[in-house]
Amino acid sequence: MEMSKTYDPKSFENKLYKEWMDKGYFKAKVDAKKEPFTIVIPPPNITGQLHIGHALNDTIQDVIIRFKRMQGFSTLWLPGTDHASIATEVKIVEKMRKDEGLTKQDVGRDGFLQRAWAWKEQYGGRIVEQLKKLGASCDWSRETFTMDEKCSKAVNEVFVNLYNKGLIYKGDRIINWCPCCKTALSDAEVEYAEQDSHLWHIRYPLADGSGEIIVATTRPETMLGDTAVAVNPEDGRYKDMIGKTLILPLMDKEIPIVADEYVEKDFGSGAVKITPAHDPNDFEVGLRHGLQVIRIMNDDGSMNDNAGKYKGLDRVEARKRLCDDLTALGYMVKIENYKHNVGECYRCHATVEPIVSKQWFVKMEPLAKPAIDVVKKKKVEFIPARFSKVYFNWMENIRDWCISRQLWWGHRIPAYYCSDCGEMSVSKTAVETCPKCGGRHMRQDEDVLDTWFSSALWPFSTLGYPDKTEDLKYFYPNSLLVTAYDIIFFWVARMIFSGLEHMGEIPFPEVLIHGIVRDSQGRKMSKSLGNGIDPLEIIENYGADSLRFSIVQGLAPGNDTRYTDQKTEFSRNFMNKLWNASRFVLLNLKGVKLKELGTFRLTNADKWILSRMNRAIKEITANLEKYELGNAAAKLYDFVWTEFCDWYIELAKVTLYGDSEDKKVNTLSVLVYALENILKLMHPFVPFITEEIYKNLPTAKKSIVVSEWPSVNKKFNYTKESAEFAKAMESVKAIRNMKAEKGVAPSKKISIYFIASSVNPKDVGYISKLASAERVEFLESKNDFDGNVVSLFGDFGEIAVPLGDLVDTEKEIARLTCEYENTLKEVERSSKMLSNQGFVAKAPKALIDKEKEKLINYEEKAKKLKAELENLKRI
RNA sequence: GGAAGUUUAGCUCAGUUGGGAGAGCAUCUGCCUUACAAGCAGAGGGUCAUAGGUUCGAGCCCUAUAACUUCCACCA
Repeated sequence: MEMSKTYDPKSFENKLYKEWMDKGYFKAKVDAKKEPFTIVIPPPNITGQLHIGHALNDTIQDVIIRFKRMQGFSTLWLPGTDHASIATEVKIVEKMRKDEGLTKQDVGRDGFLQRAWAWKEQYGGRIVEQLKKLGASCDWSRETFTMDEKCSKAVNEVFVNLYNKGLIYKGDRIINWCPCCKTALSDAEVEYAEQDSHLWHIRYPLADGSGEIIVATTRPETMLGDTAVAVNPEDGRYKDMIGKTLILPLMDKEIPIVADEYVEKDFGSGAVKITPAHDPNDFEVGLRHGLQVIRIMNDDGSMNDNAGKYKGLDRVEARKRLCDDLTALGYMVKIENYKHNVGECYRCHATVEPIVSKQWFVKMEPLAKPAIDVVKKKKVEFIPARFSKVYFNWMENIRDWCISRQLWWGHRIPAYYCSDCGEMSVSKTAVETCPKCGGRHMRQDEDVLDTWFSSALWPFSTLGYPDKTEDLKYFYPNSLLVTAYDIIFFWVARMIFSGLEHMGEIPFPEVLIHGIVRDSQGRKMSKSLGNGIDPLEIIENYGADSLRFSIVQGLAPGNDTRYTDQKTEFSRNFMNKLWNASRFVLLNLKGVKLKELGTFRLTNADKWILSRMNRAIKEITANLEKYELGNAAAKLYDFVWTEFCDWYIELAKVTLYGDSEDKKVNTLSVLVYALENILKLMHPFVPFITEEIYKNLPTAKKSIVVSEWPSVNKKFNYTKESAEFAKAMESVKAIRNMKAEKGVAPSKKISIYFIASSVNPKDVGYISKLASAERVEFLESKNDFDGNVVSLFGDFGEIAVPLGDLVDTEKEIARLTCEYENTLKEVERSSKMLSNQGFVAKAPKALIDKEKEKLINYEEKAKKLKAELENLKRI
């Protein structure tokens, strides 16, 4: 096939993905002879479009899964999408309002769900298609949606099991209520933001008229539901008042003064108004003192019947009116400016109200314990390890998990109530007859479950749980989970305890945590800043491979990464480089029958690149095993560009453009061997371009996707020859440098003389070509020259270059003097080190030997420089 | 209030059990050398945040400090 002159990803990316799908390369097989390697994708929301965060997360997973696939594991990367209860419901409501002018209430539950499913059918697949553009090698035959039949079955199974064990209960608790979404939220779904507000100081007179207590509050409107004022039992100011009653202003109602340790003596006035229905701490105090719980707010955030004259007002309006009234009646002592954190709904950012409400909860303590244990015992490891601290901090202070949501889109809670006798039955299947009274009037709980309830089961619900399927047996536990640090609580923690509870086994032994993608200035990407990056646009302009490689650039586990256009361009250039290097090899290959390595004599250049190849394979494999993608990518870049392209291909031209057909074939055989390994090493990172090139190799098998990962060939560890060849390379660099300094055109043919050099004369052809020297000779001494010579010193020994008039003796003396002084400094440093008793006694032997060798070389170099200087000065 | 991370070249970042500071971009110089100008060759540029400590030896380990970032908790 003819390769175009520049890299053009559009011409092959889509085509190749389709080919891979048709051939079924991503399809996982249960194969007892192979070890499984499983990753389940963090399911993106069906509401979402592929953003740069997904691109990061999914690129990492794809690199790892492709690497493992090539290593011979039976790999499964299981894809899917999440129904995202709140996010989706908000979206559908919005769409209904805009398109049809209808509300949820207008269309009813069935009408709403019908629209939601239709929406899911239409848009739910968007992100999946975008993942394919990225090159994700997911097994699409196992694609799962969290509300699929099998997942719903798992959800019901788990709910009923937990309920029967007493780990799920229904009760009145303080929960976070979003008056905008009109649903309860779990603690994890509340975000705190600092807001400028006030601290209102209000006077509560004692009922017997003997005095008053001043309380401070940030939410004055809740006083309508106050049922006590609490003070610290040790507080001298209030000791005598404990047990007395106060008049609750505006409500003209008596409430008691109670003593509770929870109150800090030193904060504010030392007295706290207690509103059990609207504050989690107050709720606890209320329980301890048997206080009445009075809700004063409706679900939409307006005041209810208990709010007296404020009934019907919105909470914000009520606060304003109530404060005015307090001031007018003389109850307001003062109003201070006050900054404090206010909880917001993580979806709509409305201020959440802590409200007492009947909800379903998961009892966390018994579940958290074993989940903490497995991480402590390193059965589940976080990479990097520091994230286990974040995990412990959360798990050890965990509160019960509120799982019911007053929404329609999601898994409906499998609890059924008898309208006749009020009995509640929890069941995996629909209950039609009341088990208690035999009544036939059953209705299912109206609420749905928290989205994360089903996500928590993802590692096994996707594999068929509760059925004991082949997949479940083979692919559970999963091998690895890859996710950003921001959902450790939401998801990772819950998967761990769920796996342990329902499967009796950890869900995965390793959790690879990555950061988030920031903009070029290090800011979080957000809609309001408009600094988001659209990965699809990058794919369109630069290709998926460039995007993938730029994402992996400088990526370290757990760290945030920045996106810059330069990175993408840099990656695209690298793709172009690989493309052209391959083109060079393939163009020279026409009609050539390659030889097996080992059947012919290798040149020093061949041995050098083969040694380097071995090193690259070893290190890159090691990096990938440790999920150090950034390091692996950097090594690939360096090996491919510098060592293979800049050096070896240039070296190869010596024989390729020479007259020996035989040697030409030898070189091409080495080139192809190296290129094939390079393509394989790069394939996990940049799957498209590597496949496109690979298909053209004469040694290619059916597809690089299912080819074998390169391994180190011990026969190619030519340590000695490599070191020797490095000297020849060193001399080339020295000559090029000299030419640049002296203003000699790089292409200018010159003569060079190696003086008493240890460089192998066999390498002369290479030196001659790369340094553009028409004449290269080896001399025993430099007596043959009389001036007008530039002398170069290095590991290669000494090189003399006669440059005639271009040599300015004065400048040469200055240059060599400088070099001489630097060399003396090195001699001094090295001998000082070697005369240090501590170093000689304690440093590893290899290091000492290396240092000794260096010292000898430096001394040798200094000697030569000195001689040359004396020689020059004599002239 | 508690915890974590970051601080290395002008910019973005690597630096793998401690053993002479690296890459890309940017800058400067010279090249269209028959794979590639999305390129080639060369050059300059760093008190590794600060102060102590451990060690023969510290960018790396320990302690303190500063700045920035993030997470958790939340005192009404």
